[in-house]
Amino acid sequence: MAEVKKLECCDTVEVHDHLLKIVNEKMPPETELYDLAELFKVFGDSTRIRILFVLFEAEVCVCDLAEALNMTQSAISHQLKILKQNKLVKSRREGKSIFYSLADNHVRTIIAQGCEHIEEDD
Amino acid sequence: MAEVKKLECCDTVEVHDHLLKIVNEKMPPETELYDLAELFKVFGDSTRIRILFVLFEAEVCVCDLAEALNMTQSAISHQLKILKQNKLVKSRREGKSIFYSLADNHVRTIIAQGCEHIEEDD
DNA sequence: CAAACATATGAATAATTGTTCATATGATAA
DNA sequence: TTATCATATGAACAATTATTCATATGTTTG
Repeated sequence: MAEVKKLECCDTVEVHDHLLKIVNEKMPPETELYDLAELFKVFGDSTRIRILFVLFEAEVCVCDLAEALNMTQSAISHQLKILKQNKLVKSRREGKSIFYSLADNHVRTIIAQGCEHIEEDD
Repeated sequence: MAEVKKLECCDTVEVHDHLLKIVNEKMPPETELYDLAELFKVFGDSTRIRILFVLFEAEVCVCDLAEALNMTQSAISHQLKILKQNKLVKSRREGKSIFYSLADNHVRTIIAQGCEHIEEDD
């Protein structure tokens, strides 16, 4: 009489059992799930999205970003740090200025998919 | 002597000017930027990511989700509401149970791109 | 009808996070 | 070196948010 009531749910014991097995097989490990969520969190802020849209067009220094987006240099700098930590942008020093640009094309693809999704339904 | 100091930044007045023009042209409207960030915010939580990974495999009812992910029914229900509001999942009633499934394929694509990105760099 | 089941939801709490302000770092010019 | 410019960063505050708890809604069964 062990294992009692463990799978009692919605009267669908067998389906449930099968589901659990599949989930255990296909679910990525905790660390990957966490990294995934972390990555999308970075896209989940309109300031960072705006920064990325600027970088879609050109390599830009911090103060130009700040002025283009009408925000303080500090705010932009903080956000750039987050974008860089997550490898969405890279930077390059040129004299006193530091120029930022997109790190790779996943950024474009992910945002493009997001755009498609929100435009799809009215 | 009007318009003084407005574009003085990094000694790159002309580049800056050009940038501002491009940004104004290509930057999506505020509402779209906000919606985009909102959408990605939904992906930016590991509980919701885990729910989506389960739904990649099957249409599942709430209590099965709760047990598969080892969380309370209430927590899952709250997150399902957010997923549904953002049209990432849809639901269907069958008797007492409500079954959830993916709303469209953008979900798969976006998460797949995210996975590629985090796997790319070590 | 009442009881049991599956799900939804409002309020409260704890944790996370974006911006501001002040200041530090690092590079160039005088 | 000192002053100035461009950027980075730590602390603090306000705002957002995920989970829990209690309870409400809606469905089926007896």
